[in-house]
Amino acid sequence: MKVKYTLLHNDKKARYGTIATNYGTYETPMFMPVGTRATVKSLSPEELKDMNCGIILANTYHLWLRPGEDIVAHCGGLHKFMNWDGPILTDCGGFQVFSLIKNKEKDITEEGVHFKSHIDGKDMFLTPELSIQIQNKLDSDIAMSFDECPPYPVTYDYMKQSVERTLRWAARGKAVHSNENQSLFGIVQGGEFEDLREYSCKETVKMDFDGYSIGGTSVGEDKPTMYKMIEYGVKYLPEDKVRYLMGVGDPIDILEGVERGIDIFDCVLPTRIARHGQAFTRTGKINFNNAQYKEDLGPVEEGCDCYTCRNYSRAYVRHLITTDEMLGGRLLSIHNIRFLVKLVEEIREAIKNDNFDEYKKSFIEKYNSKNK
RNA sequence: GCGCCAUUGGUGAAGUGGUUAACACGCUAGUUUGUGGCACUAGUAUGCGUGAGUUCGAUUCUCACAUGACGCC
Repeated sequence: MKVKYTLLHNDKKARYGTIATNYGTYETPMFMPVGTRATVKSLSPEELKDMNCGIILANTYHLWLRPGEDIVAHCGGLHKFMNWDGPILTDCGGFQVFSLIKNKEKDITEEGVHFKSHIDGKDMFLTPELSIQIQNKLDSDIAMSFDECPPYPVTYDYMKQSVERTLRWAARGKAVHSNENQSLFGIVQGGEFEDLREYSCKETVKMDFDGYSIGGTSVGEDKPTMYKMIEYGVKYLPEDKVRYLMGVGDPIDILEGVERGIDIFDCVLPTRIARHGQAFTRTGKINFNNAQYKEDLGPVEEGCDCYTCRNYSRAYVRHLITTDEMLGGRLLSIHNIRFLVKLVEEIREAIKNDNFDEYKKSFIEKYNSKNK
């Protein structure tokens, strides 16, 4: 089936709704953990379920290179392959490919993108059609259109022709998309330029995708600029389709996104900072490399319901992190993902109760209380 | 007892008669946003075993002493 979004309640622009998928119906706003190579690093599907995760992400570029989409198809598709019976969204690979190109004038062509494999340096060529075909074979529930994700800043003229090319790529991808059980999302680009965001948004919506995402954020711009990009991008999206902000965010960015009408988020932050020893808490991010936790008998976060906080002390987690033990990154990944999932659970309640503004304000106040 | 070599931060060590004693680990902080790579950035010895001497200037040269390794009696 194609995903179906239902708007149930809104508090100003903030939306509470549901998204129905092949693997059940989930409430939004929602946070999706990132499982690039068909695994949310260090965590099992059972653990993700325990944290009340909905959709998870996998990546077209990485799975194309290893093990290859045919192997995944041979193993029965992504769900069977990784033993995950929840919905999966595959990113198109654009973001990865654009970090691998050398020369944007030469390597990005109308046809597709030339780049070198990060594994063996082999010349690769990814096109909008190929990205969609790979995603069809991976058999994710939601595929993303192949887009260009320009860095920040680029000139207006560059962004304009990039937006137009991304629109042509979206149409080409849609034309070859053939998996009836898979939805296809369009991506709005346009950088910080209001008129280009508007143009990108309206033209993408004309193609009638199953959902829409805001791309091109968190690429080096400052926060106020990022929030503007979200506003410009969301403005012309239809009410009855889900809105996905790609690659964002930290707790505050999620709140800022929801306030502007975003429904789903994904971000590597909770798992990446976990592997580097850091944890989200209500009073800000804490770093377990810091000596102050050496003898701390308390949980990672007081009052947290996650597996880590129910069973382990800060002193133990710090020991695991400073000795580079695998379990340390695992325990903090569990906590950090649960933290963001809990955050969106609370956000949903706040929207339902029409007090999102108040919730956001008090959350941010507390979160920033320790950091300066 | 004699000979020989060594002694530099928390650790392993590089180095020079003359501005801020290399590097690595550790330690102390910070960074991370559709994960190419999982790491990156910054700080961390007012001092070179102790004492004396030579010198404009010694961690570097000389002497004595201490400590340690090795060899010989």
